[in-house]
Amino acid sequence: MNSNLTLKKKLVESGYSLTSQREEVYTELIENASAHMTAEEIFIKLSQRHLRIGLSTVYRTMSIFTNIGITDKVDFDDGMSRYELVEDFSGNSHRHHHLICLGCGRVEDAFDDLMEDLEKDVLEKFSFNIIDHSVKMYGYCADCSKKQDKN
Amino acid sequence: MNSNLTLKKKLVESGYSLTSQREEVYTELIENASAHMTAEEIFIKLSQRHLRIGLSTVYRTMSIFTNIGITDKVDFDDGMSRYELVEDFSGNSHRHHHLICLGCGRVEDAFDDLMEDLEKDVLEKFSFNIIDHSVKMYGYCADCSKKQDKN
DNA sequence: ATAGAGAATGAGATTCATTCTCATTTTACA
DNA sequence: TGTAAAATGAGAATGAATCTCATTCTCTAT
Repeated sequence: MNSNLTLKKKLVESGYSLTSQREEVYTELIENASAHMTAEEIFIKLSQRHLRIGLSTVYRTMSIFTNIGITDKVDFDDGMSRYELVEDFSGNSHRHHHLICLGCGRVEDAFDDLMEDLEKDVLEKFSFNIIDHSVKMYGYCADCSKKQDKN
Repeated sequence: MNSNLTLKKKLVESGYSLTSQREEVYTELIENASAHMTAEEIFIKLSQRHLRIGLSTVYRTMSIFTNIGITDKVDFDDGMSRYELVEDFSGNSHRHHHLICLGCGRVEDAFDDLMEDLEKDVLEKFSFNIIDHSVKMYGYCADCSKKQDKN
């Protein structure tokens, strides 16, 4: 399949090989693309499918994937690291912004259009050249906002 | 002193009392206002001053301070939580943005002026009401940018 | 295709930040 | 001032993530 060719290319050009375990983890990420899974969740899902993999290997794989730009490591302050696929890992893709609902805990992904202005501003005021950024917004999603209004 | 009156007020109105330990921690935060200290760093600094305090108490205190809005808990991806004083914890103060230098590791604090546009945008597109946000910018500070240019 | 070198795996041990427990001390208020 | 409730601190416990090392797999040169 096409996407696994891209995976292999990306791994090989960074000096890694495409093993069955790395392929399984990648497939799991694709099939749960909006899930922000933890290493342990990936491990459990693969085990349920009777795919033999060790938890250490999942952690190692996520570390490699993140280092070579296949995934982003994200943190929603619940004590575990989570991972999401980088949208288009051949080019310079934008990192997601996360809208974290304080009501129901759901996490929505949002893209950033206005960040460019902010980056220019930071460069001017601080002489700081931004390479990447992580933006988390805490608030109330549409559903929870409605529920709040009723009370 | 004036600021400790504010500390007491804030604690009492949330149902806590002002103990000597909480006062010591607060003083330490004031004196290292730009330091983004970990609980353990606070513990060590206080111990060096021969102020008797337990590490658990520091953790508990930071948890309370953060819950009632005296401090913000910040995370620079080094495996430890760090804390910074909220600028003006009687009013609605802006949270800091952090400029994290990938070269030297230094962390600068920046305020947000342009975030309001971004918040409006998120409200329109996602019906998501933002209460708070956390923004981390990774890049190169003025010094490290210069060094890079030379190479 | 095959051998051999180096990379990858996995089970379990280890680490380390943080939280919990509970006996003791301190604080607030009647 | 006495007492109930809150806070403290030493050490135990927790749990995510990393490390170890013997075994297995992958890739390349022949």
